[in-house]
Amino acid sequence: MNEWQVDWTPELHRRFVQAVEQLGLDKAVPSRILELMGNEYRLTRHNIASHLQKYRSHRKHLMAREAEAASWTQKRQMYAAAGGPRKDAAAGGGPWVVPTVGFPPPGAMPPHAGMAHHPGQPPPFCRPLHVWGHPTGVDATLPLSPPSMLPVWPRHLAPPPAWAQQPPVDPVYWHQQYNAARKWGPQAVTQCVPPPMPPAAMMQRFAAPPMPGMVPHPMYRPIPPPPSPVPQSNKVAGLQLQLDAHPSKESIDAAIGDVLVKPWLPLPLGLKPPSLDSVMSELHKQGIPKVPPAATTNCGGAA
DNA sequence: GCTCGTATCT
DNA sequence: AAGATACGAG
Repeated sequence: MNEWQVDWTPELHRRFVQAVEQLGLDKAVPSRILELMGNEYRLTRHNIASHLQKYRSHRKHLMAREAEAASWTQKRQMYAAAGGPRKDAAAGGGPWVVPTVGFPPPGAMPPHAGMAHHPGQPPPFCRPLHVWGHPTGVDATLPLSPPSMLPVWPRHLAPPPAWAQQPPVDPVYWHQQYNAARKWGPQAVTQCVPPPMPPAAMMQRFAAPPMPGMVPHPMYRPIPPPPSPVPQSNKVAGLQLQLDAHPSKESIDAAIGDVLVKPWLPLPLGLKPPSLDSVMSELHKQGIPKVPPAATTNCGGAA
């Protein structure tokens, strides 16, 4: 990075966000932000303007995704309230009667309680990530633990594994998080098997279920699906695919985000739970050679 | 000629 | 992909 190029360190960014919030999003213009931030960083109005552009753009994306996630949640809840999957659904179930795989009926268990994983083993879902640190407001973090001081993963190192993101740091760089999320790659779309995680981190991370009604960021960004239709052996699924013709990347992301938030609801079409094989091999990698049968029955393995 | 927002470039 | 620069509008 050139010496005359601004390095937007987390601290600097935090100050920036602070100023923006202080002004209000609509009144936050470069000159005013610059005023509030003072001259100690030797920033120009152009620097601020450039950063503000990025900031707005990322925020916009975020909100679009949240909106979609919310709509997904709504649809899935309607579907769940209607009684879940029905064999005679085609008669009048509507488009949300879709094939789902492997989750217990809604209400059969409290969130996360029946995920059939042993204590100390990760349930096969992953946690939304965090983007564009915000001291307050929409970028609030998950309630898993205090959002306070956690180390920022050094920018020059490889992105941290998802488990190391812990409760997201504030402020964080979008690119760090984006990269980390993207690391999960296409498999995240269909498998959602978390990367290896040390037991201690695991225990802390999954100690508390997400707060009901809390909508964490669906900040989870898998690689876009291949141009060809998602392979689907199921005919009903194929029908649904036609209805949904070409779901946007945002839709897919939102759907995933929603599933991650409410894993106890049926999976929407196109999302598959991790295969038994992948779960087993993942566990094996973590040094857990064999899982009792009971632990696998709810994995929805037949993908 | 300035500020702002957006597009484009490096 | 982050940050700089160009450019048109007000």
